[in-house]
Amino acid sequence: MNSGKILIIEDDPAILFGLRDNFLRAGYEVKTAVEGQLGLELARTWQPDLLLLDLMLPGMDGYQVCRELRTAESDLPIVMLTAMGREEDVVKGLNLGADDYVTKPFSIQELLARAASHLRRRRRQVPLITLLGPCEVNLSSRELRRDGALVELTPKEFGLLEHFLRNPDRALTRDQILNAVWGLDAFVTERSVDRAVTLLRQKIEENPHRPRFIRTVQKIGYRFVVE
Amino acid sequence: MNSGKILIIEDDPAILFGLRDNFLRAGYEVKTAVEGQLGLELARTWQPDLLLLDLMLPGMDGYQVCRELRTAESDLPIVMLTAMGREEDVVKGLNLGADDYVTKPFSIQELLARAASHLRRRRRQVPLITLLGPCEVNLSSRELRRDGALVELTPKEFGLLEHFLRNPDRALTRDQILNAVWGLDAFVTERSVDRAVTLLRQKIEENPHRPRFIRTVQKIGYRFVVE
DNA sequence: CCGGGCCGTAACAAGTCCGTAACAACGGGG
DNA sequence: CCCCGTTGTTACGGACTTGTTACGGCCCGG
Repeated sequence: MNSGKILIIEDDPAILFGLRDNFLRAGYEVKTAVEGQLGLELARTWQPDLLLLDLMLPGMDGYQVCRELRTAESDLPIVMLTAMGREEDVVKGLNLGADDYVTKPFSIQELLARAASHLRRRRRQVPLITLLGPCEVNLSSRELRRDGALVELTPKEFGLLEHFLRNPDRALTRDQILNAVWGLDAFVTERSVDRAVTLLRQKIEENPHRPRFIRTVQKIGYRFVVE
Repeated sequence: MNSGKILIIEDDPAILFGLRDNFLRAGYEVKTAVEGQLGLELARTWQPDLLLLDLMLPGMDGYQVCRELRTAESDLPIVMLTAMGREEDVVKGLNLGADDYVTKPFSIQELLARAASHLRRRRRQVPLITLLGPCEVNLSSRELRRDGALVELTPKEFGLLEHFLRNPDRALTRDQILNAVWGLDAFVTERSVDRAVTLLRQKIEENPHRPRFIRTVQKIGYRFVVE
């Protein structure tokens, strides 16, 4: 069974529902939007793993959504849904940072295959076992070993560490971290992130006072460096 | 050969024809207007890629044209043509949303270069990694490297650098910089911009006394040039 | 050659942000 | 029902950042 969060932005209800049903049946989480502005909002807050994006939308069109996401430095894979014979649109979209496209009418099987491929490629970027100085993080068993010895991490601590591992070398705002690790509907202070970071540093840093992996980015948030 | 649509609004026929001929020869499409109202009309209907705008016009003057375009959310690049020694006019125009200016009498070569630069800028988006002489700026990780070594930037310094990178080759007033980097509700002196610029120059310029990237524009503000 | 505006910059002052400790709230399991 | 682990909030101190003021240099015009 597959897993992953798929966001679909498409204004034609027939296509939208068809896609949603098929992806749900294939084991994905799905959210949908019928116009660009709301879709963009969802892409930012829900942090999906893949975006299926119709180019022709009322209001903010697909190109703009694409551009906004890429200027916001999102690396979310984007698959465009385009009408046949609009190759110049495809070129434009790819130049704006989209990853792939399918032309309508498309085979749902093919689209599922493409989606799985993008998700796989993305997941492979994060190795299941990562070495951090004296520590070894295993994402599949959710274990942390330090000099070979098991160190207990709380769920929040491990979630935070995982998010850092998936987003290395990026300055992450507290808000982004909250949305990704705590979830959208978490009504907590941004200071909670600081606290969690302090706790995590105690366990993975050799000198929590002078952190090597979790660096503070003043006024922004934190940056995870593997170096 | 260049391409693009240039609209020129200028009431002095000598200057107008000179500009038109030069831009036509350089490969642009050109339309002209000798007063504001008609010019504005053309800007809306013809949708040019660049506007050369004289500030002193009969009837609706250049400021009004500027304001009208910007309140209509147009992002048309505007280069003002101004008389020498009227720097306060320039500041006013830039604050109203103009992108750049040249003072009469101006070198046609310089104006052509500026025009090309503005047309180019419209198309490309800001890369996540930018090279500045010996420095490398990474907007994603918010890091600055100089000859490969990390250089620490304070939040304000990095914010300023980012704004410069996003607005290269433009004369920026202190007011614009304050609004963009400090925020609209910042109650600080314009001299704070100078101080921040000095600090930033120390870190990115090879010779802060003779800056290469952050140029001072007397009585106006600063201009960021990429070689 | 003098004077005035403008900007670079040093020194000081004030303000802001973050690490961390202490405490409170919450919830699951025995 | 209580205990304990986890997580969130608040408070405080210290370090760093940033704004202001002041002074001096430079360029220009008279």
